[in-house]
Amino acid sequence: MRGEATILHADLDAFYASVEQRDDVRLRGCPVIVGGGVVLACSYEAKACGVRTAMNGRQALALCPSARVVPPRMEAYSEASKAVFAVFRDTTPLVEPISIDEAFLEVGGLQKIAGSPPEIAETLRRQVAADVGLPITVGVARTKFLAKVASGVGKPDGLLVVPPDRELAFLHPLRVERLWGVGAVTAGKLHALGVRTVGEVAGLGEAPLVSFLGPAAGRHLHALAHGLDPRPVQTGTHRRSIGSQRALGRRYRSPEELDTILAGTVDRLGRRLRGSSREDGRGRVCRTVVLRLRFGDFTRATRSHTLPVATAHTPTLLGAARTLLTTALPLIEEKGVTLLGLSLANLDGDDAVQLELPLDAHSGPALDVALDAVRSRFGAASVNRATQLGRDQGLSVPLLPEHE
DNA sequence: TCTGGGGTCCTAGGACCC
DNA sequence: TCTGGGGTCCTAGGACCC
Repeated sequence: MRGEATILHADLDAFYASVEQRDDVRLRGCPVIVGGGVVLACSYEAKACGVRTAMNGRQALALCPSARVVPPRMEAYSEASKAVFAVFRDTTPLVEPISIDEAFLEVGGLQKIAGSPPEIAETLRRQVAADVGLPITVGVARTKFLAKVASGVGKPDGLLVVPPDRELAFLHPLRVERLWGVGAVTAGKLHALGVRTVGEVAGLGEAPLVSFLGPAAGRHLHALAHGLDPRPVQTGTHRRSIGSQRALGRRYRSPEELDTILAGTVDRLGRRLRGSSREDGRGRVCRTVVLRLRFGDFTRATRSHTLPVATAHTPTLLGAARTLLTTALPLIEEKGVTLLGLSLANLDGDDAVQLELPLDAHSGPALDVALDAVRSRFGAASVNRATQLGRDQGLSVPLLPEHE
């Protein structure tokens, strides 16, 4: 009556570290740490010593002195990810990527062709092992949330099915930290209420959760704790922002040096933006530029600016980024900056605007001058000539984003 | 132990308009 | 002159995820 378990959550185990162990036989069976200053990923042998992702490198080595530390090879991981996703898409067209190493797959309706969802999941695991040589864990359940929890519990190299009639029995004994959206802060708040398991969250009722955690988080958690999660597997979701950041260390950076770093960042992001495309083939554009800073005292700040029109024009983006940096300079002087990042957000927001230009439609050269001014002001590479006369002799001018 | 780099979503307050 | 609600947009910060 609650539907069948047809959603798979497929999650590669210790992804970066597994790629390293696959590519170098000497690392197999050894504790492996990927990354230097900070642990980007660690093998299960290292996890057994207490090493965790995002842990400081020195601390990790203190816990696990025999660990082999290797530098990250992002291209190898990207390559492996593509191969794994090819297996996913070979299994079903309904694939929702979550990150470089995990995805949801909807496999309902494939019964006659490919077997039951647990059979499909086992085939998928074998196929990834055979094609790519990596261990992967798959959770199978009726909802995305339960499938994700199942893969987490089933790790490593496992398959865990949650039958619809066993959902709450599976879910309620788990610790609250297993709930998607419960991190350190929320877990702390729940612990303060004496709540440690998912079952206790379910027993709390929605109203107290909403008052402690806010409306969105409260309702979300209440639903998850009762096994309710109506979100379907979605394909074709687009990134809503792109960003890049650089850790600068603690030494002093002059405004000129920061400007150089900023310009390099804008240039890279502009290229990425123009290199990506929407489903209709048009280039992507952004409207909001966000400057991210971290200071010597580990506090953070963001400064953002929303452009009047979306663009992918590097000089326009750089101009906005420079203005933001200038406004933040007093804070930087005071505290010292240790990280500088930039995000381009509001992707594919309104990318065309209608401007009313008080011109005589027949004033040819004057119109061109005005359109040039509009073009340079907004950084729009393509300005459509007026399409129709508006009232009061205003001209309607749609501005289109830059196309490469 | 002084902490990476890439993202998502939510909240709250202020400006502004009707 | 004072008073109001509702809606949208923008900015800044925070929590969380991998």
